[in-house]
Amino acid sequence: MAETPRRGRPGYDQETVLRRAIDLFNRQGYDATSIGDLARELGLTKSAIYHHVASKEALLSAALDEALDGLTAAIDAATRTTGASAYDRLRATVQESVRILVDHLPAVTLLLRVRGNSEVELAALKRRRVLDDKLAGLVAEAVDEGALRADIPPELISRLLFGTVNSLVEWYRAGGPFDTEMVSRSIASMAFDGLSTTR
Amino acid sequence: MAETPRRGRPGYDQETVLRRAIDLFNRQGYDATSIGDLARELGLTKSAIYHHVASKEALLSAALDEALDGLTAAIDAATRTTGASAYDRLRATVQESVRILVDHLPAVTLLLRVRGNSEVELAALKRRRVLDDKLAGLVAEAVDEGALRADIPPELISRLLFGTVNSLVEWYRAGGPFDTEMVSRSIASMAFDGLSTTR
DNA sequence: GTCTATACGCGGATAGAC
DNA sequence: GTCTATCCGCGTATAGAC
Repeated sequence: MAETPRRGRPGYDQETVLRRAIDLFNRQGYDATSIGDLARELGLTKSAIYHHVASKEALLSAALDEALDGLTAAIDAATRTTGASAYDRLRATVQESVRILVDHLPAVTLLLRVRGNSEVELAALKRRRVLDDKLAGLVAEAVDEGALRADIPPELISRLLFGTVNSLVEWYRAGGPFDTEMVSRSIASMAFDGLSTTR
Repeated sequence: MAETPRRGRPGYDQETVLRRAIDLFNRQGYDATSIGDLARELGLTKSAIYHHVASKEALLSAALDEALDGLTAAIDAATRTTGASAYDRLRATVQESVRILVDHLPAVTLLLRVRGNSEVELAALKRRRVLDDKLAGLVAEAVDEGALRADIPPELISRLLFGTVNSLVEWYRAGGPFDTEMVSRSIASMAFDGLSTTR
């Protein structure tokens, strides 16, 4: 009784419009992308878009929420695991972050490019900072534990570690030569164990 | 006989206009920054800007050239060192890249955010790809040499390594808690030796 | 749900006076 | 070298017909 293939003209559901919009925002940059560009991408006129979405900024807001919700869930899950050492929780968080980032690559890419040019962007940056602080706390714990080297300040370790993870959005593409597991293992392995064959 | 402090009103020299423009582009994003914004930043009117610079895009072009010239010089220098192992040259290249990146932080930041939305941007991306390829070649050499682990594909190593370096532009600020040497040493040390105290 | 037509402001850039 | 005034196209968004 459900799933009746909707009668009438095709039309786009909001989910599809959002996906296409995010892709376009990422290819050209959010500010450089006009509603007209999106309309062309969908084969519609500028005005017809407004039957699917309230505004260009609403699309951005939905995308940023998707990314932030995913990252928040991942970090909270990996962080809250009890019984494990801070080092193990940190390593798990790194790998889980990579998975989320890859799973929601377009949305996360958009998030990481936000500059704070509007209320929507400022709110996203604020949520992001909370996550960064949690991660920094976890790194500090691992250093205190003696599991991470103490000759690099914990704050710097945290920046480098998650800078490395985040830099994935600059080049990773689904369907490319590297699958998620390989990338998440390689990142953790480079960062924690190092690339050199000798030490 | 030289250096006569120019008579008349202050006026801005092109170098200053460029520096302020790059800063603004980085704070707000290039596309989100209007000539009017730049004018306000300089305390001028929109039209007065055009006495200092040909167009908004010319400012972008100058900035991208600055970044690319610096990076090209750094990579060529560190790459061409003969007599050293590929591993040593790679490690030197990483550290030298960090120095250039920090030295020309605003220009490099702009470069790394370019999406290819115009001829100027496409040309910059092309020059950048040449550099990326050189770096990838150096990494491949170091792997062949046996100095870098072979369980991660060289292409992936290269992406991760220079992704880490490039991610600096997202947070590094001159005058902050970490100086250039500390950051460049820490990055190389994390990437090559690893963060763990044990292995 | 999509169209054509249109409002309206801001974007980059120019002309010409001072 | 900077100003005021202005051009003109494109941006987001809306009105109203089909």
